[in-house]
Amino acid sequence: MRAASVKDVADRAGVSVGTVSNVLNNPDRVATATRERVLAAISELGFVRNDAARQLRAGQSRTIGLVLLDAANPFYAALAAGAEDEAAKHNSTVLLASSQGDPRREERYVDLFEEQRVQGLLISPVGDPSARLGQLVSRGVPTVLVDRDAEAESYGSASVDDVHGGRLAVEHLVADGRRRIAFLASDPGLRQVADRFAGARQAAESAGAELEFVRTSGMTILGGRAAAADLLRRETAPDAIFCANDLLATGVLQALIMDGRYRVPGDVALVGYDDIEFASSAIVPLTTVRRPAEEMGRTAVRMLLGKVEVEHTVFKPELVVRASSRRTGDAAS
Amino acid sequence: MRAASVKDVADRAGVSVGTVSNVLNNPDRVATATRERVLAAISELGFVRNDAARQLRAGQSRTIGLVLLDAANPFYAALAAGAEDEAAKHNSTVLLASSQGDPRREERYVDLFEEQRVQGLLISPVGDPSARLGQLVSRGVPTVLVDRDAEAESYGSASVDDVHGGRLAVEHLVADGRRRIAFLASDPGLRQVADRFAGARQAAESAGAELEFVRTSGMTILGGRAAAADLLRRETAPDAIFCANDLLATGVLQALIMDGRYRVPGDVALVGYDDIEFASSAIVPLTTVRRPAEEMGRTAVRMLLGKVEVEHTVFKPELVVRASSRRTGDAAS
DNA sequence: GTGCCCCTTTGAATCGTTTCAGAAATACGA
DNA sequence: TCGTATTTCTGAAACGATTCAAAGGGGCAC
Repeated sequence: MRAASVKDVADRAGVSVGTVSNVLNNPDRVATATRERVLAAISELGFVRNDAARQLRAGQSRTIGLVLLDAANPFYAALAAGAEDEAAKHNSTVLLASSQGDPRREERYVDLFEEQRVQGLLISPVGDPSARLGQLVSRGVPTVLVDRDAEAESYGSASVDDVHGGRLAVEHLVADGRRRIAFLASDPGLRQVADRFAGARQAAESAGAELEFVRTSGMTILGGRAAAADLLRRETAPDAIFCANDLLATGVLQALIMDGRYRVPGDVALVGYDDIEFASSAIVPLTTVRRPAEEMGRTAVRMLLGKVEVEHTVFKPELVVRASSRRTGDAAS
Repeated sequence: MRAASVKDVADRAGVSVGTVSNVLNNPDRVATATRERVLAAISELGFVRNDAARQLRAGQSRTIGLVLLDAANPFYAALAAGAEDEAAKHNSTVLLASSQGDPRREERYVDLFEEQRVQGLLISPVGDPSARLGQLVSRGVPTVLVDRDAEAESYGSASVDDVHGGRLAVEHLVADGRRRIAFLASDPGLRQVADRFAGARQAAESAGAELEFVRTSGMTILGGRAAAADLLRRETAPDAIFCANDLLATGVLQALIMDGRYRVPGDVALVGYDDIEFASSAIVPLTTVRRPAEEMGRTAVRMLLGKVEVEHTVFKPELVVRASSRRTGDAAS
């Protein structure tokens, strides 16, 4: 049994397909009696508009594609929530896809969304905005990078000044007397990572502190835990660890506590990045660099829908000091 | 400038539209020389298949809709990751939508997915599986409830035995000598909540312990924090708090620590539910009831795609004891 | 009764892809 | 050289909603 179509509804209600379509899209152009007859037929037949056909005719959908690096990272989850909320205000819908940091998966989703002729694409790209994204734009798909600055590129962007963020974190650490700082992140090639590291380096250099890049296997709790375990096997541990996001910092904290030899923040200070909701409730509440996730999502959608003129929005990050970096603070095991 | 269509490609390559379609879908039916000519035309014109047209013709998409209560809850995020992964194996794609616990938003997404003629729908419904979902099924949309038992209903389900989970948690608490237990959750009408509470009650009654249902404003960290703050204003605080999920427990922990009068687990034991990745790294590592989130996502997709015969899969939860409920454990402020 | 206007309704054309019956071209054996 | 298989290609039909020019019909003024 095939799904009911406008034709079926039209037959049942004794009207033409055009009228059915009008009931659906321009109800006030249809006489009340007719409209009711059509609506009755619709509910009797369980008619559901076929979006494919509608889109085919319309040429565009009311859907915004959002491709995230990692939907499981609360930072991105919050960003997505902001985007959904803003889109709903403009009668659009956000469909979420998580690339899990896998470029092939990312490409699959980008392809899918382009084939679906989405209203626009929001994306936090895995690597450097690929040629693929350039194509998108040149074919007229409005594209906004989130959590990534696009500079002079052809797409819009909603990002954070990560150089500044990195600087804030390390300035705070050196002000507290820390001198051997480890910077943890997965891939120095990632733009976000590179920027945060650059800022960190500026601050470290002007204070004459050491700064070492320590590579993790991923930007996750597990990645942080593993990298920290390695780090602690060395003869001398750093006296501060700055992680490129809060998930890493959470993992580092777990490793430090399991190891048991170093107190946080007594022996090792720890600073994260993002200020996800869990940061304040970690074993040792995390000092971190806050980024306005929801607001970024909202802004990106507004830019996409052309509700806003700016091409690039850059938010200022903000240092949130908590126990994990306060020398005078209450230590933990 | 209109986007290129198969027709344009066909003209450019000097073949018919049927041949272009074959290059796209049955490449081996086309002579090599021809195929290459067509591929060249495709890339010259920047042709992108129009999914709407394709679907219209095919009648169905290769997309699975997943509607979650709250994409920001790591439990659901993990479930989604499992679902995506499994779907990818079967050459399908998962599109995520977060209802944020709002029934209207949920309905919008369900409508959208039905109009898109998705391959199937996975959903953790806000309220009771509404008539709306019944319609879906009766119209032939494969539907699987996740994180929710469907019993004799007409859809499949991948769920957890939450009565058992509730029992495990409270049995553990009373075995430790706790007698005044508060159960925190948002809405007793939610099935998951009701089941966990029922299990908790069984365990409490057979041990002669008090069990009180305390209502929170939402199943989030903030909800937990607020409810706990209220609770602590009473003359006598409970000696154990069992939260319907780990987010609530995280919030409760924050409130307890900010309040400062009670030690965890010394004065108050705390048990969560889900075992999200953050549970083990909370200020006081959380005792919790583990549910196999990823596995549930995977299983649900398999059921949806008919790769598996069972109608209902019920997973067994598992108690994970950590510091937040160990009397002998290391206390925190 | 006629003409005019306005409100409703009609139905063919259109969007871009896939499918499929059959045509065309090529290969091969006798 | 012919007949038959086999491979390759063609192009019209179909999917289902929307659009829009045109037709239908009612009301009203003269």
